[in-house]
Amino acid sequence: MVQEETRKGPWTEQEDVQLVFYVKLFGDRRWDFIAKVSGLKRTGKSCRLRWVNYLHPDLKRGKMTLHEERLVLELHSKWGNRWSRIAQKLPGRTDNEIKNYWRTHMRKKAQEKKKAISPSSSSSSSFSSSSPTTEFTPVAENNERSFYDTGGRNVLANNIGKKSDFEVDMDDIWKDIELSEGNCKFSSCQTMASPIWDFCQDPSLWPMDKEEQNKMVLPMSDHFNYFTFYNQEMIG
DNA sequence: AAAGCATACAACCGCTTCTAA
DNA sequence: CTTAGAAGCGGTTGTATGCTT
Repeated sequence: MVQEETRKGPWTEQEDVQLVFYVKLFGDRRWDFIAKVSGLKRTGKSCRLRWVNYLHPDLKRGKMTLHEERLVLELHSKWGNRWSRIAQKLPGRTDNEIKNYWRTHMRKKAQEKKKAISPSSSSSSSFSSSSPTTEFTPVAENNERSFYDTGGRNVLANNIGKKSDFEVDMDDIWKDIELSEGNCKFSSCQTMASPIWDFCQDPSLWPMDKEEQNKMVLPMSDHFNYFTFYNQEMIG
């Protein structure tokens, strides 16, 4: 398909609002369609990512709680870099967020531990982003769906009953966390909903005024009747 | 106060998997 | 059954912000 010119880079607030609007109309599945129909010069892929990682109403924001940290550690030790799977166990957190978090916090932490334990083994790097072959099998236990799981392919985990090296360090890490637990004020780790969503949730904002409509890139007038109809059909 | 470095997070890319025609 | 397009995942990169020297 020839798309005139797709925008890249950071999303503007206006784009966010626009995307939320169309996702509300059409649901969070048909991303290419949404991308086209919304008038956003973004790919469906980009729209999905933005929604999943930033705009989804169930998203938590703010720091990971101790509990979440633990969970990430534990699940990563089980499943390796199956971020989406791990994210399913942390409501309100995205795979991207967990992935980032892991890279910055946990991996560093674990590497330090590793170093402390075996300073001689310079570059065994057994820990670094465990490859699929060293991962654990996810027990096929849950039918849960994470909020960001828009119903895509089922993740079939490869069932290899092997322990990752990382697990060896788990006890140490737990201890570490235990120690630091006293320092973490849970109240300060509170989360908040996506700000854009707050904005968009407010029904008073949906009937946009003229100025707002003009700001929108989308050809509102052309599609609006259809959308209104569609909206009623779909959302009820 | 400024430069350099580290960290956190958003977004993109390429590949895999799923699904519908 | 085959295949093309859509959707999802994991890895990687870019950028903004905070911290240290």
